Amino acid sequence: MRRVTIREVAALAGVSPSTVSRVLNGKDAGHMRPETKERVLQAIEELEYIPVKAARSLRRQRTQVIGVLLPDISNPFFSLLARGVESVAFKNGYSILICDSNHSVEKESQYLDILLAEGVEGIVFVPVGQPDYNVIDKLLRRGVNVVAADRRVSGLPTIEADNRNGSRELARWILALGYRRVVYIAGPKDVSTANDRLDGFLEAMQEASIEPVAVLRGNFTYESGYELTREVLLSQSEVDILMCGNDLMAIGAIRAAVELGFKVPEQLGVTGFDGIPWFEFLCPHLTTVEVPFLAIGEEAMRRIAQRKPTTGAVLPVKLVRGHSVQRSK
Amino acid sequence: MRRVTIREVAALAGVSPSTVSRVLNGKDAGHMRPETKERVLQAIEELEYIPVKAARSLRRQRTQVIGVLLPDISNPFFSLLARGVESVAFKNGYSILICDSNHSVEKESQYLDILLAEGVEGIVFVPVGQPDYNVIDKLLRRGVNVVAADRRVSGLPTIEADNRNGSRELARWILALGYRRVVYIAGPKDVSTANDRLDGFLEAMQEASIEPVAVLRGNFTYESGYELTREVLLSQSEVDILMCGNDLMAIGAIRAAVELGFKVPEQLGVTGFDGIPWFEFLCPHLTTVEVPFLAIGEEAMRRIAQRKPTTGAVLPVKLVRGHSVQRSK
DNA sequence: TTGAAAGCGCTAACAG
DNA sequence: CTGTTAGCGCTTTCAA
Repeated sequence: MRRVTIREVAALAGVSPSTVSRVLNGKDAGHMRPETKERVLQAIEELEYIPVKAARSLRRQRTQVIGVLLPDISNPFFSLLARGVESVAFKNGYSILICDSNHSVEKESQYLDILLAEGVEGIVFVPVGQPDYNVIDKLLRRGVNVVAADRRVSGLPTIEADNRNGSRELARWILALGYRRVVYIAGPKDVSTANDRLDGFLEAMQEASIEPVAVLRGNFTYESGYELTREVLLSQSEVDILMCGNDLMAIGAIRAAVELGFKVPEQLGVTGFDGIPWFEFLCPHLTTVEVPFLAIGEEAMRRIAQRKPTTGAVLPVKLVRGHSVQRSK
Repeated sequence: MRRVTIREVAALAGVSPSTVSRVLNGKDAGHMRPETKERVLQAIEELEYIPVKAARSLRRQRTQVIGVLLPDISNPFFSLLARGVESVAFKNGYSILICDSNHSVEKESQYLDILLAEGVEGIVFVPVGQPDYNVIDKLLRRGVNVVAADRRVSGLPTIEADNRNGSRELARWILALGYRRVVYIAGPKDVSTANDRLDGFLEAMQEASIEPVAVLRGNFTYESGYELTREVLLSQSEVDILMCGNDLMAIGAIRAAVELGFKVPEQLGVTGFDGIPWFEFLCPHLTTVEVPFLAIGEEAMRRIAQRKPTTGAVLPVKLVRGHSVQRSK
């Protein structure tokens, strides 16, 4: 399996390699005889010539590869984000390497090193929690354009959803419906997303001068939603509604509540956050806030494609008034 | 941001680039003075030297990159498969490019071309349906090691689950429970997985000399499970159980059945196929057959890592006797 | 046990 | 408008 090189194309077309290169890179604007170009194109076609990326990268000193580092590729939230990155990346001539840190900070650092070794020009980075700043620093020093996505990382531009406002809006609506005895189940302390959502919630409560019945910390998993809900429902006598930091915990909460004999939403309202499409048909009409995953990925990639230092962005979210709360409360 | 080259490392260590290269590639076995090696290692450390992949690829004529082409990265089924590929790939020094054909055959062909241009050494390919054989041929001619995963592609080695036997086992069990009036909702005709599962089902029925009430074709989506179930329950008066070609259709089926007032499993049993982990807590105790996604991905990648023509494999599945059928029927 | 030299395939500066 | 030339950074003979 010999591969075809630019020299052979040049030979067949009766031109020099540079001419072929110019055709390949669209550097023939105006000043190339159409027939020359035509001959080159035909030779390329005939030989089924495909340029070797490695040679091009080496010469151009550009890999046109970017990395995507996620906590869990099997979570639709992140894989949709990845799809957003991918679509913009390919449009701009980049390839992407997707890495899955599997919720482990060590693996995360390891992958950041691997991405560095791969020579990526940029990284869309969704951290597990607080990342290893040494590695990040190394990347930055080497000129890798690292953009945090969904979760803030201090020192990095971050593309994130407007979690705080979304959560505030949601809480306001809940209070407007008449709910008063509210329990909030937040995500982990080291994830900005969790804190922002909690803050938004607390703001709305303060506005209304209402104290939450309890504020708990989970870790954004189904299991933690389930466990914490059991605890709270077994110990607190009066709860009207459980507001959860994400959809996954909300689904765990609903399961636990139902198992304990609560009717949702008649006796107990439940809200989530994220609006993962898959959940819509698995747990229909969940009251939640839609986070624009795809757009987060796209925007992060767009910034990297600019090839210059960039700033973060906060993307708007959308309140989804579902049936997991009592509409006519 | 100047990058460090092997020459600078050599200079600092007071050796030649070749020596550094030998250290880098472990070609110092036995015959290199330990102190020389030590000096090189120190120089590498001090300069934070990282070899440039492009140069290495160009010289070695190997990219060590493989592609993964999936119909839908946001589907946990496929993303878990991808994770399987990834883990084996990185262990063997490969990087992976993940592409999402988004259930479109055109996009699929396009991505296959892109992967060819990327110079991938192999591709783990989960086709949307019947792929474009022209492109596949082109890849094969160029020596790209293409392995189909989960879904058979004629002419390619395929790593797949034992769908037929799994489905037969499941159907046998259902019949053993006493179910008799069975409707089967299959996946699309051009996907081997769907056909194998259907065949297994039909075999079990024949063994028992029972005619299915109906056999329908869906397309593996939630929506098609939902729609077809409505149709069948509204037109057929007597149905005991709906056997679905995958979990997603089963969940759609359950939703439709419940909406029409059927009690599951008391009045109507439902079965799926796949055993996606996410579904376990979203729709607990679904009777299904667990497909080893991760293992499929791993095995496919392992074969590619062998770097020689390979054959397919059929991996065992596991029957999950859940509560979506009546255990004591 | 190590070094010198050639060259992988491409692009870009310069020349014509 | 097109060709010549040099070299990106690495690995690998071959020679010492």
